Amino acid sequence: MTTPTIHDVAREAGVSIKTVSRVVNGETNVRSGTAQAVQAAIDKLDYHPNRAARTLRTGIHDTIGLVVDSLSDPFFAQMTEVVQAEAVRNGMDVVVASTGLDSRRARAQVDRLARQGVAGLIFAPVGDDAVLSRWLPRHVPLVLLDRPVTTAHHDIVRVDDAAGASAAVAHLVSHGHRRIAFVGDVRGLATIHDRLVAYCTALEAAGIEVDPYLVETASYDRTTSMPFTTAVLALEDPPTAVLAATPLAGEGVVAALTALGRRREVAVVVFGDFPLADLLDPPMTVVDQDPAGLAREAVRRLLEQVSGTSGARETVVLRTRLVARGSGEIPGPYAAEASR
Amino acid sequence: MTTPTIHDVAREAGVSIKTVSRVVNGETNVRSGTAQAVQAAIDKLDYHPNRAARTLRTGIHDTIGLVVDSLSDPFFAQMTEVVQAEAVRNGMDVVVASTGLDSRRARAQVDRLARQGVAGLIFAPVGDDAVLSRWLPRHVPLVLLDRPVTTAHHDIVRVDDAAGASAAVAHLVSHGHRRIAFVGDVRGLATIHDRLVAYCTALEAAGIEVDPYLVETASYDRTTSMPFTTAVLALEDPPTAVLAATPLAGEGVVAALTALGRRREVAVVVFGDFPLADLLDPPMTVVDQDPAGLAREAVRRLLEQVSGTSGARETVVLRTRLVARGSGEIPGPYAAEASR
DNA sequence: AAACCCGTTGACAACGTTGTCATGCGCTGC
DNA sequence: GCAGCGCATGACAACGTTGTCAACGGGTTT
Repeated sequence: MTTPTIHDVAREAGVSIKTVSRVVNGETNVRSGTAQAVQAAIDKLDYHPNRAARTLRTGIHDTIGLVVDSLSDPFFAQMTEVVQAEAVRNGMDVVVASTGLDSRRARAQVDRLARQGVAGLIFAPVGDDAVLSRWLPRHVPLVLLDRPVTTAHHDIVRVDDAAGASAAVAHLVSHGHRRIAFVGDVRGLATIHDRLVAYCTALEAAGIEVDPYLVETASYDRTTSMPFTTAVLALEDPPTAVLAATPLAGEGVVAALTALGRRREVAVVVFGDFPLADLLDPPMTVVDQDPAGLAREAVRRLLEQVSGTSGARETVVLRTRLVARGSGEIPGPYAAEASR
Repeated sequence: MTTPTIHDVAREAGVSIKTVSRVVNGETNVRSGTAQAVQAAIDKLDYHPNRAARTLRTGIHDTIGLVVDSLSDPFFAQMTEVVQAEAVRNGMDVVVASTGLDSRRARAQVDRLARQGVAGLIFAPVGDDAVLSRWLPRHVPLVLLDRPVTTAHHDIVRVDDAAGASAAVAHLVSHGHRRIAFVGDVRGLATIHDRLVAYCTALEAAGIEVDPYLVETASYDRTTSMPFTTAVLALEDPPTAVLAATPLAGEGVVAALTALGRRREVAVVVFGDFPLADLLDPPMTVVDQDPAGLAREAVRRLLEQVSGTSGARETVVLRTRLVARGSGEIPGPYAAEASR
């Protein structure tokens, strides 16, 4: 009735609990005869070691904590899926938490998980770098996901935001655009800031001056990116292309273009792939961030830390991939020149 | 250096460990003076009880297991988000697992979590009812999410699939449609089957005969629903509207209509809301399943089971909500009659 | 034949916590 | 003034596991 313990197995097999323990943990110094008898008892009783007892005794945990912005964000949802799959492959479980991009909530969740006993944490950091690095736990393995914290020395797994944004700008320029708007929210996250800087650099590299009127740095979602897009398109010398720093910001761009009936006139590239991107009209050209790759690398690094294999801290930077689907290939006024 | 235990607190406060335990657990029979002293020691040392030890001693777990199809599915992702939030509100954590709609994987994950010690499980069941009811754990609190298992007697939290599908059909009929196609995958999940049955019933209630040529029951995603839609629209007497049983099936419908350039001619209603539904052209009319409500109810029922408050098993059926956005309001050939 | 060694096995303590029970103290009521 | 009672507190065992160390037995070496 009650779940069997190591004692029950020992009694059943006629050996001591220690011997059962040895068999369960695959220690070699057990005679194969006894090992078989023990295994038979284990199977018969359907015995499974008690995790709490084992954790208490050994201090070893088999749970990974994952703290992300929101599970409703497909980017993080997909990473969560992959982190979970990778964890299970390594005999671990994943407990999730979300921050809603609130740095205080983030801290509460990270502290809670770190305290409650996890083998390690994967965390998409939120908030001021200096503050973050002060409270980030140091006694528990930690991998920072997607966003770097410059002042901390932890493992970091992220994508090359600058290269991705550069590629997007270059792509638009190569299709004949020189008036390219930028829409995003630079205030909070360093990654978005990086994308903006790369946008500027790439423009200048193409011999195009950055026009501050075309840059919106406070658009988190469509509630602001939509009016901005509408307004900027009404300028005397409007942009012919837009780079959206995130899918959320991109929504507003698309919504504005839809409302103006200009979806097929203005080129759009969105940083970050999203579901149904290919069913929009035109299908959206995006910079894919490879969330699955990020998740895999994060788990790999974390398990290396946990097992002590890892030497120094490491920063893994994955490459982005520009996925041309249509919206980014709408030709601009200098298309003829550019294609030469 | 090492994390403080109850012994450290006891020494610091000059009391026995039992008294510290009493304070920590909020027992009343402690003189307020000693309680304060203990609390001071706790604060000073930043003591937090060891979960593993507590679980070992009491057998009480503070983790909820959540097993869903996939976290990449926005429906489940949103439910996961809400389950997690509700769990934290009640001092619990959530460990996630996904099945990929594979019943063996589902069983493995559920068994694993049930065995490893969770306070309870929330599970979106997959597979044959009879088989499921045979292995579903009975010694651990369990709430079935989104899909019923008729042969089991567990708590169930789901939406009224039949009513939702009926409403969708009635909506289309009221906009002048009589040739309405159905696209979905009935083979696996009972919910989809319910939607099909309700589709048939609703048509007959409107005096419309069900045309088997308009019904596709093996389309899980766009790889089959797209060709079906293309084919069915090429019939002599084609449908003027489509009911997609899921967002995934709906993708193929939209893709097909896009390819044919007939997005604004054929009415579409999708069972289940999805991100960007309102940015498609036309915006998609959907039957919203209230994932947040489902998640909240599931956690509520589970916690009732855990605390023993719950009496009999209960089935909670939430109402769906038809969200008219455009695609479902494209008028059909009998629009004039219908609007009278 | 005695000494030794190695491989197998078991007794026991310990991890940090809470339940059980006993102890001690100050009161109340006779 | 003494039995008795209630309340605060503590000593100790137990939850199920693994690390430490000792014991045992059979074979090899001297």
